[in-house]
Amino acid sequence: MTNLLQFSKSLREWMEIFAHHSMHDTTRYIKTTGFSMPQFFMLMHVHRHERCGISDLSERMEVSAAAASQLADKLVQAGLLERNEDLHDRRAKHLTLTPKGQAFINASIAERYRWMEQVAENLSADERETVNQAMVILTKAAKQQEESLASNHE
Amino acid sequence: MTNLLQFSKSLREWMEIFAHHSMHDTTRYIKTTGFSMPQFFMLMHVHRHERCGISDLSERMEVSAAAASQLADKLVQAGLLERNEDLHDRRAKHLTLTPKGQAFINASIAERYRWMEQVAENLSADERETVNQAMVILTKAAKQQEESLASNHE
DNA sequence: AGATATAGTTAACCATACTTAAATAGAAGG
DNA sequence: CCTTCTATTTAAGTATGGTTAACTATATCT
Repeated sequence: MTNLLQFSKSLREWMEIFAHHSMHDTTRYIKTTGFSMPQFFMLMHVHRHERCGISDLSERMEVSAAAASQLADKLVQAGLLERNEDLHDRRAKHLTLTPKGQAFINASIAERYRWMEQVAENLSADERETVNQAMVILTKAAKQQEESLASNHE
Repeated sequence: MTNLLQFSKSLREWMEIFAHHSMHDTTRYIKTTGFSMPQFFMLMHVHRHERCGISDLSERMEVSAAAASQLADKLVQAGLLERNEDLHDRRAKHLTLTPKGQAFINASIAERYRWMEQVAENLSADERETVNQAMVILTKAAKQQEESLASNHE
């Protein structure tokens, strides 16, 4: 039986390691590409929420609409984003990733996984099985929580 | 038996969720405190490697020594870092967190855990047990890999 | 001791990403 | 239709963090 204190400790220890690697590897990779963190964040938002407008991004990134517009413009000029008028509301624009933008995002995600997959490679079959189960459990739990949060916000 | 493809898929799905939350919650929290990302990164580096000098930070953050010095100076002035002469080499300084700096770091880490612990709260005892085992396995594997990387760099 | 290398700081300068305020243009309501 | 609201853009100004280059002070090597 795992007690709660021990569980919390394992959780924190792992999170500390993982969060650090995730952050560090990502910022490092982004720097090599010549893009900035805000640019990367915006691309990730578009990646996660296909079909979003300037105001969506401004809200999610918690910056002014002006800032979002300017940032988006740079990414459009760099060929990573495409900006199109909304068909139903011609004031609104919606942003989508270009193939180049998609490739950039894929590469950054792969970069983030690289370390983790190396860690996973050295596991035994049994360990892998346990880790696999845990990932499925956590993914399910995280999604459930997201839903319950979403319904609370109604 | 978990096949490799399925394992990789679970891993990626979980990482995508976790990395996003970790990044997003952290940047969000930092913004509310009024500090910047580079400032936070520097504090985290000092937190992780007690007793580091300007050149260490400059190397790890991959910026010039001048940039590291300037950034450190702001954090000293803000009361988060302390800068002392090294006893053995009076050219070198070493930076340590002040109590205020330590509190700031603790709060940011707690913020990062908050979401995860909420996810964990809703697990059954069995699920918690599995996740606990997986965390221990992964932490051990990650530390082993760090060591083997370090020895390769000799 | 004297030359050279190393640790850090300072200054001048530049790019980026923010902000607010004003402008444009389309949507929606009376 | 005319007002008002909404979505976005543009412009002007500011702060931050980065750069290189020059400088100080200390350590190291011969």
